[in-house]
Amino acid sequence: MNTRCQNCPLRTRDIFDPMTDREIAFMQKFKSGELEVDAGTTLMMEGSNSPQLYTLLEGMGLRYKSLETGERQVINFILPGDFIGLQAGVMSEMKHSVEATTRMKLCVFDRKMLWTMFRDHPDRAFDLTWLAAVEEHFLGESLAILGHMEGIARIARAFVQLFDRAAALGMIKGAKMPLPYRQQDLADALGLSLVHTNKTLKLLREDGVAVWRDGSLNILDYKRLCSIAQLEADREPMTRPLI
Amino acid sequence: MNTRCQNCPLRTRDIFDPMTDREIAFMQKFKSGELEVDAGTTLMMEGSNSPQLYTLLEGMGLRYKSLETGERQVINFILPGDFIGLQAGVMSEMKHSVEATTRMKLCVFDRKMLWTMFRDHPDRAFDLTWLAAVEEHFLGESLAILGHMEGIARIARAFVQLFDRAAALGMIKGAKMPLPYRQQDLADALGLSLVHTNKTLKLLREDGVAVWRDGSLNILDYKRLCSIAQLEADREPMTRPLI
DNA sequence: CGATCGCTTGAGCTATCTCAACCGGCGTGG
DNA sequence: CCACGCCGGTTGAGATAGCTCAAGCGATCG
Repeated sequence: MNTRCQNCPLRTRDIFDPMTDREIAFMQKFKSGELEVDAGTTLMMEGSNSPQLYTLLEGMGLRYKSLETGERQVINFILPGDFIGLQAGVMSEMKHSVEATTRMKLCVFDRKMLWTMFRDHPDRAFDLTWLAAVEEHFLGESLAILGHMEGIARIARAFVQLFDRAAALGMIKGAKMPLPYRQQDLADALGLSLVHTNKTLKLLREDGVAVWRDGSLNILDYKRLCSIAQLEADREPMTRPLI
Repeated sequence: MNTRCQNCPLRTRDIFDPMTDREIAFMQKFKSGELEVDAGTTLMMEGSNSPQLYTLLEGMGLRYKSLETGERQVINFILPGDFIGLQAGVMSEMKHSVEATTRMKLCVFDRKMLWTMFRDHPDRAFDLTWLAAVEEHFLGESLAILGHMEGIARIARAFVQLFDRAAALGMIKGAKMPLPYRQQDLADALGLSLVHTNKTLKLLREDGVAVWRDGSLNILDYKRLCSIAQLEADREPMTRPLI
């Protein structure tokens, strides 16, 4: 089960290890404050250069790129524990935007802390690189999904992924998890049209596999969902690690 | 134009800066040798844990993931200067495979050098994280391409991207660059079927936009190619940086 | 000389898209 | 308090980009 520090979930490499005192001390040292933003707030803007980095404590959001055509590609969904702004931290600017889907509580770090970290805490700096590599891995997975799976499998895969992540965060209550996005968000993430997404969701609903309504996802048949998603039901779950 | 050290292209953050003496010294300190492999060699295997990291000096290759269905998702194409194995370096295992498409000459680093680097060279460690973030950015771009563009635009975009990268490496001769891949590789990268890729290439060929044959890509009309790719012809090129 | 590999082309099929309309809930302003 | 407009979700219908199957071709190789 989830063992992260409720106060601020800075984590080491193994997501099932509890935080050590040293880590908590580290955390508090670099944390520069907390922030709450309303639903709909754009936290970071593509092309901007945010002086702040965040760890999400509560709420949900999404990362996306705006395309020349006015469409959006949702890169991924942001859940509690996720680190936001690494790109802005190491590159000159963000290459995607970050938006709060619900009200969010964030742990704020100053961008300068990155330098301090690299200078004085090489092990934590290493963790950060590791985090970037993991992110890269997940993007590669997404690429494979968009490139090679049909609509229903993409949606099933997204549900499994979100469910596993939520499970690792202890957010599941009776096979239900909060999923406060719009169908359009999911469509933009999976490269499907809104209409097709809607019709496919209906299929899953009527087949008694998964019901997503009113901001809440209810998995009725995890095993079948996995099979639609072309996944073993007893694989190691695809959770996203926390730093 | 390209100013990278011909001997081994370890680079700093701005890809147009020449290498400093200090960087060259650094390079030589960590380099543990050179390696040549034949075309077709699998350099790294998904799930394996390579003790070595590489920088590609000569030749070309590709990164790919194998899917449950037996298909392949090509993550990207590897050109000279690219760093190979960061994932294996910081994670416990590679999440994709790396294959040599042509004969390759590689600069070899020992995995342990990563630790040394993080401990003693925080600035270089920072560069590495930056590199990972850039990689993440490019994957995000690819995601958007697969998610939202139709076949011909995807192919055009891939050509522009490869052409820009080749240009930065000084590999262009009279609008021609080496592109020693199979149509199947491109199809696997773009999430298209081989047949459709083939027919689309024919279109571009007959329209006098770009001709790809015998391992060599000839851009006849860069401007039109960009427009098909939904790109401004005078945008900042999408080159991939070197470390 | 047969086998294999990469490329090419035709034909029919379908997953997915676009367009268009409608519905219920909610917030706002008259 | 009602009416209107907007937003997110839902559904139908027709159009099409891209898929699969299948066959053929030239080059290379043992």
